[in-house]
Amino acid sequence: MSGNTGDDGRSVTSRVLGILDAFDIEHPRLTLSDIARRASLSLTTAHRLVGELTEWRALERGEDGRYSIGLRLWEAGLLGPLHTRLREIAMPFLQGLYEATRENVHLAVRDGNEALYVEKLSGHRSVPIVSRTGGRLPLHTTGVGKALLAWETCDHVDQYLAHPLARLTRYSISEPGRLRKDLQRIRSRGYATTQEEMTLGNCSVACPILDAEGRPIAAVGVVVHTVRVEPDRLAPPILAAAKGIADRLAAAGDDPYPGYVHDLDLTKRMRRRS
Amino acid sequence: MSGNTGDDGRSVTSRVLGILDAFDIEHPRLTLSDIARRASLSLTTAHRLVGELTEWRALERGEDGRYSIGLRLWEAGLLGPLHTRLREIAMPFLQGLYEATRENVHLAVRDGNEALYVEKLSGHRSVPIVSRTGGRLPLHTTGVGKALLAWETCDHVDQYLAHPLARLTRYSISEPGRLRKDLQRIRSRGYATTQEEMTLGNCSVACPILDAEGRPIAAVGVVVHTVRVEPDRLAPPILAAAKGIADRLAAAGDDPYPGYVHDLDLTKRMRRRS
DNA sequence: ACAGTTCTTCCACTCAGCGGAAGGCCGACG
DNA sequence: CGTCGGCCTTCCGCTGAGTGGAAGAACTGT
Repeated sequence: MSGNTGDDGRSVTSRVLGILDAFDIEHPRLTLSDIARRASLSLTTAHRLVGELTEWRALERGEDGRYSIGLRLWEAGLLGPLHTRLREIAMPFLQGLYEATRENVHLAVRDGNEALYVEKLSGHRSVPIVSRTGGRLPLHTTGVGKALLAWETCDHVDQYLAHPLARLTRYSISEPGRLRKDLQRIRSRGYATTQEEMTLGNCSVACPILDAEGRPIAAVGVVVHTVRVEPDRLAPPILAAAKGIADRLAAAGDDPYPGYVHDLDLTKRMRRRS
Repeated sequence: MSGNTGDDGRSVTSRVLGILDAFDIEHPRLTLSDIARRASLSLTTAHRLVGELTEWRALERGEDGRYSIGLRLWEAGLLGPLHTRLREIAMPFLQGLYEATRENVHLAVRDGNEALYVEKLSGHRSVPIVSRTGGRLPLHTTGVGKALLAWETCDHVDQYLAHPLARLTRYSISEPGRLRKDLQRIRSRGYATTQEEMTLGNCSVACPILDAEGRPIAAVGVVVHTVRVEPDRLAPPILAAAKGIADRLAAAGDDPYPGYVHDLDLTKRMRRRS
């Protein structure tokens, strides 16, 4: 850009993205000074960039002067394939799973070494749970995570096992050898289970959504309270949902928004008016 | 910025946001040239900015070379209050409504002169519908829209009626007088209905979620096929859900993420490991 | 009254960002 | 099998948009 002093090779774009990076689930609302500090920007620069972002509504300013992620950014994010394609196709199946179980239903993808939760459905009767839509959890302590890992290539598994495995409860599998054995069993059985490996008192059953080449695209899972768990009863509907989603995904090809047919007509109708 | 020629006062930030603006639901996947054209950027500039955005994963590049909205942007958008606060609190109530009706369940807020859909639940048995999470529809042709408008201040209503009212079906209310009367009836009855005003064959029932001052924060609604409609039977559970959400919102105060209690502990536990 | 925040505005310096040009790659058409 | 018209990518010299310091306003708690 320009500037008179201490300019490390950062571009304006990287600064803008750094501002977005300043927000996370533990810091969803920040003051201007917070943002400047967390993004390593001078207050002046933060002030100007945040001002522009706020005008576009990428950020919004609350009554207390603090900033949070804005409406437009939320809206833009929902145009991504994770939402318009994967979630759109999966949703009816997830609802079906919810109706059948009334428990927490999850849809997740693998991103790096974490399970990224694309959708989470839960009602009043479901067990309270740490996952959230847009959240991340370890692969080896969650049902969906283990389902994603088990069908991954050996290289990926090796790479994952090379890092230390977080032990979140006393039941978490933190030894590479035991995890490898568990993944083996999961693959042969067709679905993954966890028993209080993420949270004491909670268990889960999950299975992968595979593409035509057998690679795991995503995983569907259900989390229940330990006393209610019956994997044999839970697995069949989850397997069916995963199969259903996989088939619909394959059928949709690379259509970016499979559920959008006559909406095109609608937008035309709406446009004609204005 | 800088640059040697034709530089209208656009900032780098505005260009970056212009790139995001180039994507919409009808154009979720764009080539670099598409982006440059739609955002009025030179190909060179688009190339550089898109490159930076892709590196951060605000955008992602498909196998065919086209760009779409990336994972990180989706993730960032979900940190906004619409998702972490409103949706988080509303979700169990929406699920309850879905269980009770098995129809399309909507949660929407007003943004400008449109209803912005924050959440949409639908199963296999639900009527196919044009709404989508993150989508926008007119206020006067949708149940949630009318519910939002009916409790709005007179000024807002006047302002809305000043613009022409899109007539999307032959049953859409496009005369300001008739709409005003309808809103009056909605307010006195406590909930809104539509009868094929958005889509032929579909009807809806919706009611507002009001804050302590009686202002409409959001609206919950259900869309059903005309032959199945029984507003008197649908209204009570919807009213109850709206009331429940309103109470929980009021109880949460301005806690940015009311459903997040012991997750803080979890992230600490996860961090300790790495 | 004071020390500590916060946010905002002003300003002169300068390098990051700009777009044109040129070249490579692909598929379509004649 | 050239040629055209799309794409995308890299290179390069010019320059004004972006920079951070300084100064001060506003607000808070002590």
